[in-house]
Amino acid sequence: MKKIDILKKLRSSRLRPTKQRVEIAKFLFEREKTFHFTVESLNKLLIKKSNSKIALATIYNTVHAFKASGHLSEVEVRGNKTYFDTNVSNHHHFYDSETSELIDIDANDIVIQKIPKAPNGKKIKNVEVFINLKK
Amino acid sequence: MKKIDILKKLRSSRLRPTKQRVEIAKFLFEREKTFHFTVESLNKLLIKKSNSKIALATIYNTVHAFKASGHLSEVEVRGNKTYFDTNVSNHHHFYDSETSELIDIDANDIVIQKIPKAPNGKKIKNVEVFINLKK
DNA sequence: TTTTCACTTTAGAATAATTATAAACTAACT
DNA sequence: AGTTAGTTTATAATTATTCTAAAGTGAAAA
Ligand SMILES: [Mn+2]
Ligand SMILES: [Mn+2]
Ligand SMILES: [Zn+2]
Ligand SMILES: [Zn+2]
Repeated sequence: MKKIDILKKLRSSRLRPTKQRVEIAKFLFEREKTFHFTVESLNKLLIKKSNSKIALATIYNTVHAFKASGHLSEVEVRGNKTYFDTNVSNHHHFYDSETSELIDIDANDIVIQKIPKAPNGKKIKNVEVFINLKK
Repeated sequence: MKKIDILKKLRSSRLRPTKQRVEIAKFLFEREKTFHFTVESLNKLLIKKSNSKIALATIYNTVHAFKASGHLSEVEVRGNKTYFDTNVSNHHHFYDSETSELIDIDANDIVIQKIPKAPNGKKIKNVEVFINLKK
């Protein structure tokens, strides 16, 4: 994904392409593979990469704005921090609690044969599978 | 589960049956159905039930001690609070994010037909399925 | 282009959940 | 009963996140 696409992505979501948003978006989206991160880890990586310092509140704001626009998804894993995911398609995860590492599983690589029906008055929104790992 | 069993349960885990632990254990384990809770919700329910006040730190201590002893499990759901579960067997959950409500799904009620193999050097510890609900 | 202004960034304060501390208490062993 | 390691408690500290309000800026209007 090139810079022009980053700008399109921001504009299409009515997010002004500010210096900070462009920098964060380039860091998050100009890569081949899925990227899983916490706000804190993203902050550290951004500091390491570009010696400019973006306020932590801005990183929170931006990540939430990207999530609201559908450019990021949130993944719930055991622990105290919130994880985000550049893969916004329907998919599943391996989770290694020792390293706090998430690994994508393509939706097609898990087939569920039997599933209970939703409780009365409720519908199934989606099904998330976590495969917890050990050594 | 009667009081004598509560005392056995505590003693078998080398947890001294203090007044606070017995009160919390009775509240959690003397019931037929699974109980899902957060420390905060448990605290409120305990205050309502018995007008005695157990310090919040004690509730944290006790819940963690029960978890360490295998009497409670922890369930990770989207959100900022940690949920605990009196059902410590292998099972799955419905999750209603609007009401923050968890509902048990028996392990046998979900059958997975196809599953990817674990990444190199790692093994599968367990598989958790979350069925997210909507209205 | 300048002007304008809603949107954005930022430092710092505030909040919320959880954990740590250390003094007082107590279950259980001798 | 006396001892002591384990426990409770009030309170402080920590951590993650959100709020606030002032200063800055992108982009539309003039
Ligand atoms: Mn979490
Ligand atoms: Mn959580
Ligand atoms: Zn992912
Ligand atoms: Zn459960």
